Amino acid sequence: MSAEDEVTTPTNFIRNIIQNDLDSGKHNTVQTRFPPEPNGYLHIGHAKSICLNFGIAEDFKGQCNLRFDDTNPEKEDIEYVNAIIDDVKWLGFKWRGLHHSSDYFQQLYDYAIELIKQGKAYVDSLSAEEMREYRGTLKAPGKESPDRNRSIEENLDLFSRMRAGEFKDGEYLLRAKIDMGSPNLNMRDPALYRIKHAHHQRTGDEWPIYPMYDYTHCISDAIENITHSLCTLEFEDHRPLYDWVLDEVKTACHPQQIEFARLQLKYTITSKRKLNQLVTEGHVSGWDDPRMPTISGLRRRGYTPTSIRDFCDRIGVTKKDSFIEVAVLENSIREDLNEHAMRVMGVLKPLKVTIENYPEDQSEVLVAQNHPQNPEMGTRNISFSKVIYIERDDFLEDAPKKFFRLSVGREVRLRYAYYITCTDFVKDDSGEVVELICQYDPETKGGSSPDGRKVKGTIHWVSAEHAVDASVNLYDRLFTHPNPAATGDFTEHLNPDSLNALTTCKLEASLADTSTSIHYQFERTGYFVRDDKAKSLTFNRTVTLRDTWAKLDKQNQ
RNA sequence: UGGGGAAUCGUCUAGUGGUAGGACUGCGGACUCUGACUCCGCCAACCAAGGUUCAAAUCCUUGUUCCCCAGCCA
Repeated sequence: MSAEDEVTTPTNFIRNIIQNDLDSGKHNTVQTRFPPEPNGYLHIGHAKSICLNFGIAEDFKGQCNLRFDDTNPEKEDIEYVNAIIDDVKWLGFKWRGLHHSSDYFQQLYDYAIELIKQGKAYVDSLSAEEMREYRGTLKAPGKESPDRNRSIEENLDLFSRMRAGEFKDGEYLLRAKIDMGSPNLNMRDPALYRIKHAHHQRTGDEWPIYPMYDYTHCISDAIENITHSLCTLEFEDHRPLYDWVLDEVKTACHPQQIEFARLQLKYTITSKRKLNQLVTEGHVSGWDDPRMPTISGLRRRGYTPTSIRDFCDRIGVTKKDSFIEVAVLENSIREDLNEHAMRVMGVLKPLKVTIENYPEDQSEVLVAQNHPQNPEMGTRNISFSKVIYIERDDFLEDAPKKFFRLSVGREVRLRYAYYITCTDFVKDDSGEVVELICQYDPETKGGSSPDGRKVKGTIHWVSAEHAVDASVNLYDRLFTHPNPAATGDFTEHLNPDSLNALTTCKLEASLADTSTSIHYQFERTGYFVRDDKAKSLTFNRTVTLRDTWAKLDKQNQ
């Protein structure tokens, strides 16, 4: 592999900024951070941020921290902390430090006192509703609170009593003294600390007051010596406040906040609140339901870390609002799985086939390749016998000319086995075909004929006697609308067919004992992975194979 | 004129005054013991109008459209 052929992460405007900062000597190292709030599970949108932050740290030989932005205890939970740690690890990234904003509560408090002493912050007794009135509107300036010119001594006293827990929730608020007339609402004396008598998953009941995001985030970044603080577009308006706080508290380090567009995927929801709703209302089985765009859902679905990181590389990083097509994600997983997945045979919708001229009590062992393009993956044995199952879709009573599968009088190859020709079929009372009668050609063992005759179709099969019973979950998109979040009630657009649970599948014997870490391609049907949450042997379909026949078939209809 | 952002193939994305390139999708075809994979080919874009220039996606002007902001959420 030459240097040019090496797979490299495409550059983007943020990497350009960082490269410039390195070249100019503004920084001689790079420090980033991924700062989730532990109030839900990570989803594919977070993966973009993770890949960006950790990827930049890796590529510029810097470091990236994992920091839990845990300043709102009522919404946060240790369950989420642990899930997030698992997900980041699973994606394959290593953090320099694992921190919590709550680690800095004391420093944050001390800085707040400094702000008060400088006359840059004051304790306000306005109610939430009054605050809203005083804030003004998008077009009209706000007006100053009567408490705005409270004396420094009084502010200090009140703030220390807030901290001591003397007041009820909402009674007082610490606010920055900036500019009630600012066209940027975030600068109209934003809240710094609110009173919240809530139990925190890490600090317990130690703090009755909690710092706000805008105050906490920038200082936490500074404490960790972050050089580039990457966040999503909606925080652009917060950047002046980010800078204001750091300027006023005079931290030695002043990180640069840079905003990029959050990931939006068609037919998908990426909002923790809405994902949470799907879980609590029972539309899915949990945060890790394989239809969920969560990291844990994707993992259970059979997506690999490689595929998700590849996806994140492909979609790029810009400031432009955009919607990525699902096909891009599917392409990433197909590419990875095509290269690495073990090939096996599994019949999803079985149709019994009796091979009339095959000896009754005979069975034989055939050798199958585990990967057609990669002999190093070895071979395995599969059993053949008189009665087998094939895919229901592989037989058509009235088959069109281009249907290279079974129909009466047509010959196909059974993968790695023999050529068979269908001679007859059996229907049940309802008219459904329930069994095929076929003849096999003993000369074609292994799948080729001595006379060199061509057989266009090759189908997969399993021996009835040797097959294992299994359930297989076929998944389709969760929503029928390309942008469900933009509709009134997104649950109205749930796809009723997002899960097709098959319970009568017949798989080759080697699948009886497997783990969730092994990815399979069921030849001709798709990629699958074991679901160990199910009681019985169950596989989840990660993604289908590309299917040009299905496409042709659809066009003809 | 409230403030802050963004506009390039169907969808993402390069481009930073000098041949608009790549990926995904789509459409053809070759190959094939997976209608998979692989390979080959094709279709397809600079928001608009002016201006500067030998030369504009890029610089200037004026518009247009879209996104974000009025939590004691992050």
